[in-house]
Amino acid sequence: MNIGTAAEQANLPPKTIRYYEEIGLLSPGRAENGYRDYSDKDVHRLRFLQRSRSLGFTIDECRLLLSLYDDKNRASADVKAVALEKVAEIDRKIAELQSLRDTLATLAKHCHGDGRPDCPIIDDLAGEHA
Amino acid sequence: MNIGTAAEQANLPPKTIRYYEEIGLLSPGRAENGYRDYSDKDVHRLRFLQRSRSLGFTIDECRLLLSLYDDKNRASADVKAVALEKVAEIDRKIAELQSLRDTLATLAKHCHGDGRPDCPIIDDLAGEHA
DNA sequence: CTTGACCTTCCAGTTACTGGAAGCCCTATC
DNA sequence: GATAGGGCTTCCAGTAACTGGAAGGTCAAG
Repeated sequence: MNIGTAAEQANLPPKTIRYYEEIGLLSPGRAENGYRDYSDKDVHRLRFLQRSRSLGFTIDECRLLLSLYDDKNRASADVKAVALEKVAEIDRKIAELQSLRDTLATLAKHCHGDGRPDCPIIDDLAGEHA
Repeated sequence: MNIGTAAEQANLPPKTIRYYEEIGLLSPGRAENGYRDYSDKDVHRLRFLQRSRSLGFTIDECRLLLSLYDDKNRASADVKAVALEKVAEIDRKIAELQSLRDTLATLAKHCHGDGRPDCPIIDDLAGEHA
C-alpha cells in the first residue's frame, strides 16, 4: 500500500513516516514506480511507533522497544524495566512542573493586576528582592 | 566587565549569553580590544532572563516580559496575564503527563516482569488488543 | 489532454542552546 | 623575548523530532 494509506492506518503524517525510515526504524519495499510499498507488518510497526511516541518515549527508547518487540524471546522483565524507568522520569518531570507552577502562581497572586506599573512579578524576575 | 564575569554573576554560561545577544535580547558595549563589555544593567537583564527561563518561559515570552520590564509605565495587569497564561499552560502539561504516567504505570503493573517473553506492554504498544 | 491528488527527493527551519575549531589578547613566568 | 595558560573572538555544526516547501514524476478521472 502507498504511504498515504499507511499514514492513515497508523495515524501518522507521511512526512513522519519517511523520517522514521530515514533514521532506520523501518524499511518498506518499493513498487515499480518508485513509490514506497507498505505491508501490514510495516503498518503494525508504524502503529507501534505511534503509540510509543504518544506515550512519551523518545525515538531512541522506541528503537529499544522495537528491538524488544522484534525479539520474540526477550524477557518481559526487560520491557517492564524500560516502562518503569519512564514512569519515574515522568514523575520527576511532573514534580518539576508542579514547583514551577507554584512559584508562578504565588507571584501572580501577589500581583494586584491593575493599571498601575508596579508589579511583584517583574520585581521578582528582576531580582529586586535580592 | 568581561563575559566570563557577567556569566558568573548572572549564572548563565557565556555561550548562552552570546546567543541571547545574537537573537537581540541585549546588546552590551565593546571594549577597545573587541571584547564584550557588560554593565551592571546588562547583568541585571541577564539575571532577569536566567530567572524567567528557569521558570519555564520560552525565549519569546521572555522577550515580551523584557519589554514589559523595560516599559516603566506598563500595567501590572499585563504582566499578571502573561504569568497566569503560563500557569494554565503548565497545568495542561501536568495533566497530560499525569495521564501518560497512569497509562504506563497500568501497563507495567499488568506485566508479570519475569523471564518469559510474553508481555502486556509490548502487546499494547503493538495494538494487539485492537 | 489536462487537472488534481499523490508520490518522490532535497533543502531549510523549528527551540534554545552546546561543542568545537581556529585564532586573537593578556598576563605571568622562565 | 619566548612561551604557556586562560579568556576572548567568530563561525560552523549538531542536538530532537519532526515540519514546510519547492521542483518534479505518476496516476486515475473526466
